[in-house]
Amino acid sequence: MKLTEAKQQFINSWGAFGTQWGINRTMAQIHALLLISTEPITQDDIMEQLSISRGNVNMNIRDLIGWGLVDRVLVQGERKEYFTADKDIWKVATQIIKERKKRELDPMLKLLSTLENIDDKKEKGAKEFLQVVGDIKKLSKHADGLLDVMIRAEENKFIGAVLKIFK
Amino acid sequence: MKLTEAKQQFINSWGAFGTQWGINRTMAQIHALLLISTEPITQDDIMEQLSISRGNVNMNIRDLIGWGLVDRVLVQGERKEYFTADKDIWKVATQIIKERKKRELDPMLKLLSTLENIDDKKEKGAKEFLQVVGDIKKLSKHADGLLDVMIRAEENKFIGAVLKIFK
DNA sequence: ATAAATTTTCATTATTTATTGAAACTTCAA
DNA sequence: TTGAAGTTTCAATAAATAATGAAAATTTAT
Repeated sequence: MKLTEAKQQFINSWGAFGTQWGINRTMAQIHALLLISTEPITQDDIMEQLSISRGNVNMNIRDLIGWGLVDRVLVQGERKEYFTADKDIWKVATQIIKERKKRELDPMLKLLSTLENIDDKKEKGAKEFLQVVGDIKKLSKHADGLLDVMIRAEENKFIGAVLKIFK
Repeated sequence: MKLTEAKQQFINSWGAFGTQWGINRTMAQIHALLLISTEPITQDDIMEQLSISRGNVNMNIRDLIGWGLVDRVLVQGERKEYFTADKDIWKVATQIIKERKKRELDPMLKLLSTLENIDDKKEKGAKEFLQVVGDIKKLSKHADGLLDVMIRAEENKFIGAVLKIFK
């Protein structure tokens, strides 16, 4: 396989993979393109490489910046804005986990707490309902901790070594 | 809040939450309904409770069975099929992790290995490309192993206890 | 075997989500 | 200031995804 071909396939597959996780295909593709670009690139570069409109690039780039995955770069003597993505995949993963936790886990916990405040806790079926809601709440809280262990297992050799015993 | 109201909100929120993770809203709602139903229910029950068509229920129920989250139940003396969902949230989480691993992580690893076989590894930019692809592969393999530990932590109390030390 | 009950399929339709492109806005050099 | 270069917004449009419902298939009782 040619390098150009491989790059193209990487971008396409990354996009397809993203959609399975509720991430906009184009956003994932732009991120993929930035990951394999050695130098910072402009909106026009992205438009050309992915054959998409200026507005599309602009909106998705801003989203990616909001996710903390892409940064604006100022190039000396250039008027245009350049963009770059962190190439450290571990940092990328950590950042995505952090953001999803903040955007989804927190609201979920808030909702579950609300649902626990039902008036008639003696009513038929209330016990089972509260059981399920309480369990999901517990699981969500555990998820926080488990993700932290995962993160530290990568960063801390001792934890990593202990985890390997069980693999 | 009334129990009925709380149940309705749980179903709706579970559906909204699902869409954020690339899961069909209705599928998530059916799962939620089954989670808080103390007895097995029929397709007609689901149609009525969620105000959706028979075909929709049928397709999504089949998907849920494919995910290992819902089971058919035979009720003595009844002609209709009944359905039920495992109420053990930890088992639900484990099952979802197992399935997503199988459906997404495995194909991803296969793709990355393919992309590593480019013809001219000396070409400009090839080194950086292979670095990114290799890093993602490493991360994916680590995630794979860690998810296995998580799955077994659920199934094996000893591993679970050890994991807790690091939280 | 017959037919009623139930489940499944899938072409059509509806809904949701993403993209475009041109106008509005901003920035900056002269 | 002015206007050229660049960025952002958003109403209109396109594309992707999900839902419907009726016909076909299947199952089961008689």
